[in-house]
Amino acid sequence: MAKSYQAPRGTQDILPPVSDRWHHLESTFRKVCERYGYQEVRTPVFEESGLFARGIGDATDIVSKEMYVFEDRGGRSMALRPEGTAGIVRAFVEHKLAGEKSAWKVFYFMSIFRYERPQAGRYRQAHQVGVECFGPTGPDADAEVIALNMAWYRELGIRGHELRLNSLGCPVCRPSHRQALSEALSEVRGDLCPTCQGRMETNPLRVFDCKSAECQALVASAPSTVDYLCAECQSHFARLRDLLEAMELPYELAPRLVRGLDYYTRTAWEVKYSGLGAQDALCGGGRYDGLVEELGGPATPGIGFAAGIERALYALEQGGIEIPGRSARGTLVIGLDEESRRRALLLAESIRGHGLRAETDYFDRGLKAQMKQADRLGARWAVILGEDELKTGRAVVRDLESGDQSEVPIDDVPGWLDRA
RNA sequence: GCGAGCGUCGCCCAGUUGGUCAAGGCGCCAGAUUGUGGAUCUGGAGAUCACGGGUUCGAGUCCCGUCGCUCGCCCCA
Repeated sequence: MAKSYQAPRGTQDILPPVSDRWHHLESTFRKVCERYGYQEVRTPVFEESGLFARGIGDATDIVSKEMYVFEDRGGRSMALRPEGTAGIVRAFVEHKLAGEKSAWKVFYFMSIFRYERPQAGRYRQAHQVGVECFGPTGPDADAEVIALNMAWYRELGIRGHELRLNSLGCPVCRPSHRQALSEALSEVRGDLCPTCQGRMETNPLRVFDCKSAECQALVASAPSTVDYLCAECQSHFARLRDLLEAMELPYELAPRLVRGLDYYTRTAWEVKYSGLGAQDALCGGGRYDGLVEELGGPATPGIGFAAGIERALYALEQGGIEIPGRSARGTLVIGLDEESRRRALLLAESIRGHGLRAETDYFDRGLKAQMKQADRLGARWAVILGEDELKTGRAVVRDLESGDQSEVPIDDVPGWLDRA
């Protein structure tokens, strides 16, 4: 026996019929996006690794320990994308798509890669859908993107998820918050977990989403971002909340929600789903007003989110939500001997010519076995061709749902099926 | 990177204190009178019990190692 291979750790093969479920999620997402005027964008699976280091932030876990980095044959440092936004911003800048009073609204469906130990809801190659909206500064865009995000889940039928919302401030108000936070934390520094002590140097905000009970307790009374918002950030946030309420999109204020990417400004949100286990985030999003400039483009605000496909699927399963199944359709054309098999193949081809699904047997099976196969294929019709049929020129067409049979002139079968 | 559990036919899995040990279900194939599916019945194919060592008269069952999977920590989709 030759050596056999397995899919790499943390990757998965998506086989039928599960692939139908994936297709359903994707097509639903496309439909929702188009409703909001978003168009599809596709960017490379790998980019210069510097793009991610610069865009996402050197100090983030994603960049510091989870990237699939490799050197290409030209000695350039490349990385499999660990998330979608950086590459799309790069494309936006590269193709000079910025313009005054214009918005570039795109959606995507992509694989992302992170070198981590896989567990429930977490993979090394994961899949996300998401949108990005470049241009608008105002909270209307925030509200629209969040609404789109929630519309997808609604359309899928997912229930029991929770939208959590925060505002992280902007370069005007952040420094004062950061300083206040650092001061508050340094008083209790010794009681923080080792990781958080390190975070105090790199990004004190991240202490907020530490899961250690001690850090949580210490941070509970620490100054939150919303308390330090400048006047503009305040009114932006207030307006957004007003819009969400007016759209009847319930949310929970999450003053300690900070997200793991450095580029977010002002609005940040995530959607949690309690049934998911340790990885309870269905998606994450936020505004990134400084990112385009950071990546060499003209100062352009942006906002977007990314949602995990695997996690949405899991939520669907947990909720016992059935996706629309395939109803019985299509035809198996059965031939019984050499000559009728030949005719069966030609007839199937002619049925396909009418835009209908048709198949034939490949294994020289008998009538009974072929009927059984028709059933397994989920076919609606079986068309039988044997010696008698070839002689009379009339095929037996059997409706597998009702069991009714009729004789139809062989050449009329495609049209007959088309009308049926 | 760390911790825990698991690894028996394509799939789900039984295998008691080590001695008919390779069982059952699903699926697959073939029959149940002559050219007909989905139900039932009968039969059949299919497993060197993840891999490599060790203990023992004897190991799927005990020990060690390797690989893999799963769950958790960190963090996130």
